[in-house]
Amino acid sequence: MSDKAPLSTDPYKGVRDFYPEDWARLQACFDIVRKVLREYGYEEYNASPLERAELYEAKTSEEIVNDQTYTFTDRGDRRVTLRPEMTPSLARMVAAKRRELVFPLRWFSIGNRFRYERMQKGRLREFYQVDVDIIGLPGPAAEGEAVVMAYEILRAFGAQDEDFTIRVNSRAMLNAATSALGLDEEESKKYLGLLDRKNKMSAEEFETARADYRKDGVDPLELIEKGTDEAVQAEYASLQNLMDAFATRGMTNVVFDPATVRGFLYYTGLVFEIFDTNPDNSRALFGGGRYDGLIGLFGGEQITATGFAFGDVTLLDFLATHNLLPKATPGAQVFVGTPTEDDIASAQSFAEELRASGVTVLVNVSDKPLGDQVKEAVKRGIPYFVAVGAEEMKSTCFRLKTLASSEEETLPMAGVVSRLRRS
RNA sequence: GCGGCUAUGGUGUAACGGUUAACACUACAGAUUGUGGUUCUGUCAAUUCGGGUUCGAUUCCCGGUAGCCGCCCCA
Repeated sequence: MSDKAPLSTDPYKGVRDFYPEDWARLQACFDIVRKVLREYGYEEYNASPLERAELYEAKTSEEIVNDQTYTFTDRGDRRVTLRPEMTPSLARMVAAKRRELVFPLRWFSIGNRFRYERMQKGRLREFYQVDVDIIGLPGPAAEGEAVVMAYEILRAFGAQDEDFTIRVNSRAMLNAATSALGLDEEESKKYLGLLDRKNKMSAEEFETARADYRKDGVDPLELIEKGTDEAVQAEYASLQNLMDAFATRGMTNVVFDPATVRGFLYYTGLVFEIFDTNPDNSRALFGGGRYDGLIGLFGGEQITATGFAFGDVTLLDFLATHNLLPKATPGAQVFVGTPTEDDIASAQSFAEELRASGVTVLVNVSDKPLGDQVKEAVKRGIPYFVAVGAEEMKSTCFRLKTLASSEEETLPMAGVVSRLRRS
């Protein structure tokens, strides 16, 4: 050890390093997400993680901006925030080109987000998130599609309906109920907060707390259940129609949950969250809903929007719990060994031929014995091994070894290519 | 922001307040010369940091730092 303490190898607090294996796994997950979304006509967009701080101050509560963002002043005295979420950037981009974009927009984005907050399970200061939005499509069509997309993404990973639950609720319905009872804005907000905590309280605690909001003997939830108010009933019927459509579509895991309210900020219609049915994984996997008021903040006419998002940490937890992690190999598909150093040239040209067919290849460059080369391939996690030397070049037949199973196949060049392409 | 728990090689663990900090795995080097994961040998490598109590601290106390778990919050 030297006199000076060596530099720490730890990453900055709350962020992660992605070694090739980790990154390959994450990218494999995103590949699945991209494939599903593109099949439905969604287009990928991106923006810088740096945004003007005012972008968030316009929309979000002050506490969140002050306490939970990375905000600093740049050399030009501009206040800059590392994006804590994508939606304001999206709203900004859409508002900027509202005259030329073709609505409805189906857009998604995958990238990192930053939140300066206390870490705990499933929550880090930098995480990756997928945001999916439908812009400019009013009514239940967009709300239904958002839920379906979330569902299809999880299904694409191989999840079954019993692995997760989609909890839906309607902010429009709740709002109708609170205003029917004459609750003022402050009371309504508190009531939603109470609903949000409902699942964390005992039944008695909830009963006691809700009593404060009863008018004429009913609180908003009870008003919804009674079905006596026309405006509330209209929203209830709309939510019920959506749920019927999900059922018709064969989705068996959608439930109405009055405790799903998604914060108190900008949601205006349907809200939904997806939870793992495994109780060990208690955080929401996906969350979203309709937020019609946001894009209008940039001036001009209002544009309706519905969207959802999910983070990499909770998704990976879910996939690991249900043994659904996609297989990912960070390195090459095949290791080409050389019996002697003289064979390296022919091994290289063999490799070039494979690469021309889209196979990823690593060629031995050491003079170590073939046995050690096989060892190296295994350690690198490369699934296939093939030795190329004078013998193979003469016969044009190659012994392709599957390292996991020790099976060997003797194949001509074309056979090697088609074998590796399938893998 | 508040509270609880934890901190030993790269990883996982061990060590009545006592002398050379133990074990396993990994990594690296070698022993089997065109085909590995077996075996064997060797090597590298740790008490989070700063104070205090003590003849003596990995062990006890205080503080910092970091991590884990709750609460708050969750855009």
